[in-house]
Amino acid sequence: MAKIYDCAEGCPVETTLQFISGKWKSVMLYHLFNEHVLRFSDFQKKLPSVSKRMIAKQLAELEADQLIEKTIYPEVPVRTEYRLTEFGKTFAPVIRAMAEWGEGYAEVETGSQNK
Amino acid sequence: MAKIYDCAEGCPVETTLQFISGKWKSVMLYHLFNEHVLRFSDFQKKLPSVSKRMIAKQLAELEADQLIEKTIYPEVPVRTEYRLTEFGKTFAPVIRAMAEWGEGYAEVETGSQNK
DNA sequence: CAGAATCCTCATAGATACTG
DNA sequence: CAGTATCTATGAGGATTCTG
Repeated sequence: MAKIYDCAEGCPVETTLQFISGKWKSVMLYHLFNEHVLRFSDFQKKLPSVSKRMIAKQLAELEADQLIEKTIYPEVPVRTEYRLTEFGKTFAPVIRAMAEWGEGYAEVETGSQNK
Repeated sequence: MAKIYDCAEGCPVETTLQFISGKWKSVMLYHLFNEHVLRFSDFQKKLPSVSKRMIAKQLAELEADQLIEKTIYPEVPVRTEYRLTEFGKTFAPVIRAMAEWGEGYAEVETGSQNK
């Protein structure tokens, strides 16, 4: 896999980051935890500010790392579906914690200075 | 703050990432959750593969985002201490979830192919 | 529709040297 | 000790084009 982090002296957080540190990976995983099945075009809609190229790259990495799997339906035009693998589902607590923090922040910051 | 993510349609995960997505931020936070107080040189020891410049930058961002605060002791030579703010501590569940995932992975992968 | 391939640009991160 | 300044290179990532 990617191997960005050195895991100096066994920092467990670095191990986790090896899998989800891609700029958009955790966001994509989050959407997959919510919707269960997403097509390539769905990701484009969910992440309008992200280029096609980036989405494809992140999906490919997630697939290579076995967090997600894709199914190709050889129709015309082609249709593909992405879903979490069992391994990918083990990240649920991590993504949930991130989502919950964000929800809490949104509550507090309602209509405030940020952004 | 940084404002890397667009938060297209209120994805809470993106909100969280605004704060901890820096390449080494979550690792640094993890160490601070463990040790409570760290000096600049401590971070260098914890992250031997990361350049001084990077550590300084990430610390500065975390400080700007109010996740950590630094105390300068104007001795000779100077000494500084970093610790989590109350706001920074609210990330505990996120960092903990990441750490726990990494610990679980290490158990399963003991002496295996990875790395 | 779902990508891969190409090109090009700007930001990130390393190395090194300097400072209070 | 704890940084900042500068200089450079690597590569991330956008725009565009092409294909099954």
